[in-house]
Amino acid sequence: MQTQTTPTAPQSRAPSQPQASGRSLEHPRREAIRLEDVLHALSDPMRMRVVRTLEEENCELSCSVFDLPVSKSTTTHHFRVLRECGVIHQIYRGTAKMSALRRDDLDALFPGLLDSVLAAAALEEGRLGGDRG
Amino acid sequence: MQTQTTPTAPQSRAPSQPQASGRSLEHPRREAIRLEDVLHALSDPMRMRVVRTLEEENCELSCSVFDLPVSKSTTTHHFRVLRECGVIHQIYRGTAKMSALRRDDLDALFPGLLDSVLAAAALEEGRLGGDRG
DNA sequence: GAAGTAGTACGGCGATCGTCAAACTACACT
DNA sequence: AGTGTAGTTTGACGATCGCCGTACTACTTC
Repeated sequence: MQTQTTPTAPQSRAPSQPQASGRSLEHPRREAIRLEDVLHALSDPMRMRVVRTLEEENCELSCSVFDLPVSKSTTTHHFRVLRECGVIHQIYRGTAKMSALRRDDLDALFPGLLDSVLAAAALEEGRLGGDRG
Repeated sequence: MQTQTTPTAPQSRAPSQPQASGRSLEHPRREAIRLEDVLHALSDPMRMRVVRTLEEENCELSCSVFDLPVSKSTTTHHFRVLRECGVIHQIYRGTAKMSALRRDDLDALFPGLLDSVLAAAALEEGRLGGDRG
């Protein structure tokens, strides 16, 4: 139940889109992504929720739009896990840190995996009542 | 923690093929299987190994044929995790405990998930085994 | 520069995880 | 009966996990 304010208005901030700057974020190379780490990352409800939202929106999202029912530091932790295991890509844009699914890498490495996991999550949500939070 | 102290021998044992008898094992019903638990179970290398072997052999296997590089009690633990999260079905046959993948249940609940996970594991093994300079 | 916003780092806490060894139970076969 | 095989249970251990609050840094805007 994230407050869908749709902060991504491409045309409004098109001329001066903040670029990656300052801090650098470590990402595993595609070849370094390990299946067991991905599965572990996805086995947490919070992180699954993040990944599903990322998939649905299909664009870069800042951490703050997720509004997870945990503290800021815990949110940071979950995003870090997702990034370090190769599930998401993160980049600083001004004061925001944008996250995006590493679909290409994941699909190349593990064909069909992400799709079936996301489909399974959606199916299960439907089965179990479809409402959480 | 049930204190099962009833070694009931209901009827005569079949002399040739040992059947399920004595101890009973708890399995989650199909509807009770949770995606996050399955992903968590699969995120452990030992358990993934078990599941992959079960898939390859495609038949009931006793725990002892796996020969995992861990102790007996740890092996028991891993099989228990796999059973309790609904990934495998186990049954006692004489002195052996046979395990089998719950393919039907998993495929019904999470279509394509197991296939893509197993394919991903195989792919990754190929990657890491062949390009490990 | 100061204030505000977005996210990080640093501990700390309790729970869970993977692991083990030792003692035990259940079954099969002499 | 006794011995052997197969797996369980218990209790422990260190590591990791998910979570928190506090203090901090980086960037934007005033």
